[in-house]
Amino acid sequence: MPKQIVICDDHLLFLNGISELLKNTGNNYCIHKFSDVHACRQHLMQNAADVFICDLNINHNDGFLLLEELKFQLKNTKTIILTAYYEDFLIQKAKKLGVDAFLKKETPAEELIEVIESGKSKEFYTNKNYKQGNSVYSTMDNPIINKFRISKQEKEIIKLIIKGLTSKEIADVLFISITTVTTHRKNIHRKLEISNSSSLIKFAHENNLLL
Amino acid sequence: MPKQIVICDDHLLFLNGISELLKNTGNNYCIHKFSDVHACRQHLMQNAADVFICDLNINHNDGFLLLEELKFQLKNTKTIILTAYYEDFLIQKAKKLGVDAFLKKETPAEELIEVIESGKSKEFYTNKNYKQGNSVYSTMDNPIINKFRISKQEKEIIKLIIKGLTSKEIADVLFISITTVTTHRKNIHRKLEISNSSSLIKFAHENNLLL
DNA sequence: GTAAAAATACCCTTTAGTGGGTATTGCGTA
DNA sequence: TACGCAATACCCACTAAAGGGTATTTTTAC
Repeated sequence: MPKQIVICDDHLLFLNGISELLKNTGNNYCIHKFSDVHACRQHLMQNAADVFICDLNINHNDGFLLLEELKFQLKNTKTIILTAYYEDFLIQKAKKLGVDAFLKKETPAEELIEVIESGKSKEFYTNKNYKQGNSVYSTMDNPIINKFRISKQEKEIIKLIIKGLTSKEIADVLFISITTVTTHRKNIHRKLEISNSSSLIKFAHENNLLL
Repeated sequence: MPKQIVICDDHLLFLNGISELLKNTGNNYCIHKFSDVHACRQHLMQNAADVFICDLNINHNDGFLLLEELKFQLKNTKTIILTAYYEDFLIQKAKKLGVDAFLKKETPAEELIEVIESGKSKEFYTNKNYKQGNSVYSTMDNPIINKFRISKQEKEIIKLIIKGLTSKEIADVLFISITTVTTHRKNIHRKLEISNSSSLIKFAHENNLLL
């Protein structure tokens, strides 16, 4: 019986690339491609999958939401997040959510296939060169952060604001209350001496706060 | 008559990805795939192509060499470099060589298709979020503006929003009513299919709309 | 161990932005 | 000249954000 593999990514170049790659491995795969999160949800609710490969930013939405609402349907599915956003807090969040693997999009093909073939296990997997805590840029080494005393969580919220998320959406992504997000926004404004999110985004761009 | 598209890339994930992507656009494309630079040269010397999509590092060789030696054969061909090496000096070199477009491999599918469909022109094109001192393409030829039909005044308002001005402040600067500003914002949102100014700023940054 | 800082979360009011309309004027152009 | 479009401007209702508090728990640092 072919291994049922579901891929969801609105980046078509990648969606097709991964799909073609897997087809040419010689393994017996039945691949279901989705660039639309709703169609993907429909499919997964009605069909069992062995492997689910998922981007985080599908249709400007959050892949985490999809993974969470399909938690029951995916309990026997190897879930793999494949994303360009290789951030510490996202990896931790994925781990908490019970995702099986978190891979960045630059992952070599062999590594991806290895992860797929390894099957469902208790171990959480992420890329070999992932260094916890001290990533490429240590958040606290950023001179801007030191100057304005922007905390880690505040920086995460700034990033999400810049991505176009509302306070409600940020609250959902970070699993915190909307009132907490509001508090953080308030504190950010006070620290940076600004009064709207457009100025915030301007500030972040000018100070390379997006790393 | 189908558009003759030649793709040369030794990275099979991408070669197949692009190929599948283009097949599924609904456009009438005849796609010729090459992972070998010699076979590709042979093909292009004997067959006219409408579009030639080329990596820079094919078989440890230089894609520029191929483009140069086939300059005569490609004089009516839209040549597109699609590469992971998105470096300033490479872009400038491509421009000088008469290449039509320089795209990085993370280019969204729509942008790639847009470039393919736009046909041979005098304008050199590179990715939307390519930031450099001197503008790569003139404002009114910006395919994004044309695609989304953003008017002159709308663009002006986008710029002011990005500077952090409120609708009231924008109204004062442009000597128009605040309700007019509101109307423009509304129309911008509709055209770009977004629903808040953070997304607008994100869009503008990604599409070099600030020139 | 304790103090500071960060993260959480709520109260409140006010202001700004969003989105559905409609409508007029003027300017190119087919 | 009639059409479309851009630019102007208003109505309405609703939602989101801003900014003033206070307060708890958790984490980090000394």
